[in-house]
Amino acid sequence: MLNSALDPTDLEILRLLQRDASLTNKELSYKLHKSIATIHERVRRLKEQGYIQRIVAILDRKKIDKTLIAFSQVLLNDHTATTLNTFEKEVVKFPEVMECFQMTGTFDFILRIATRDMEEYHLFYRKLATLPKITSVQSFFVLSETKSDTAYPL
Amino acid sequence: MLNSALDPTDLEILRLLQRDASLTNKELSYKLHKSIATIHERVRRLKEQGYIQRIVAILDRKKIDKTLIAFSQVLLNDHTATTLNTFEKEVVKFPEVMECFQMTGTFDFILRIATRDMEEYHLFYRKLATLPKITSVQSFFVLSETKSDTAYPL
DNA sequence: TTTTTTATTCGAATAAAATTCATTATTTTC
DNA sequence: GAAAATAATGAATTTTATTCGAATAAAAAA
Repeated sequence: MLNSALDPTDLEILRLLQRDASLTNKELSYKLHKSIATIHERVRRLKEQGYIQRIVAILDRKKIDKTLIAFSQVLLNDHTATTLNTFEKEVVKFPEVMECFQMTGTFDFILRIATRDMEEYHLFYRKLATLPKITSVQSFFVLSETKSDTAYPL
Repeated sequence: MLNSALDPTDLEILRLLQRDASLTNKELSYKLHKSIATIHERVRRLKEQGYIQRIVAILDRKKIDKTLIAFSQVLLNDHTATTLNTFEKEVVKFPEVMECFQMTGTFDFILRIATRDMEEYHLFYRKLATLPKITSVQSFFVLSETKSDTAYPL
């Protein structure tokens, strides 16, 4: 592997580690029929080359009291660089904001918000609404989680 | 700790492992001023009690050719248990669907879709639209990612 | 409070895993 | 095809995880 270009072994490693990054090199070596040292070198390279960004613990949000998930659609007054940059710079500071995407279509940003309950969401909403140049914020709340996956199909 | 109820040590462990689960017990023990064995026991318990659901590798989606992220808002014909269950059962089978939430408000489900490009999204969209009892699918596309976090504030 | 029981922490010993390295095999380049 | 570069391997070493008994702290019972 000169540079980049993933072979079937790399892809299988990525598939497996996306599901369970606590697999040992030995376990991976069984599954992939390669030596432990080879697996070690492959994983090292996948990290070095940036395919694997990081290894994280996924928590049960209900156990840590993040019961309420909301999607907030934000519309801004205008789309000058200053307005967009200011909004982005400010919105990422809110700990309630898990994700923020600028979007095509009928609104400018979509935020995924995690709070304990509606009261806490309301407090967040009031903070958000006072940011400059905000035209509107529409909130939608998660009733139930059908699927929630961090692993991309490969 | 008889059962549940997280103390400051547990919370700090969860905070750190949400950011970087490749931290060793030794590194955690430095940061938290506890022995390695204590850290080991705490982490074991946090997993056993389900606070830590799993350890996963987060990939750089652009490097694995998932350039296009879409949010698809789905409206169903009706909300009988059968209609809802059938939709949920079918939609989770699509590999393009990273997340699916049932929502309050003007639509029934929001999906987060990861594809290589618009062509692949279009193919997905046509598959999705043929599921039974679907009234409408509205698609919004991510222009830029301002924040994307799996770690909850604790 | 005092005693008893239970849970937690700790350091040391052991087991397992990660990492390094010299060698061999394989692929690529010319 | 030969030389050079890249990748794979097993063994040795280093580091980490895991276990365990004793000490300590905390909680429950008397």
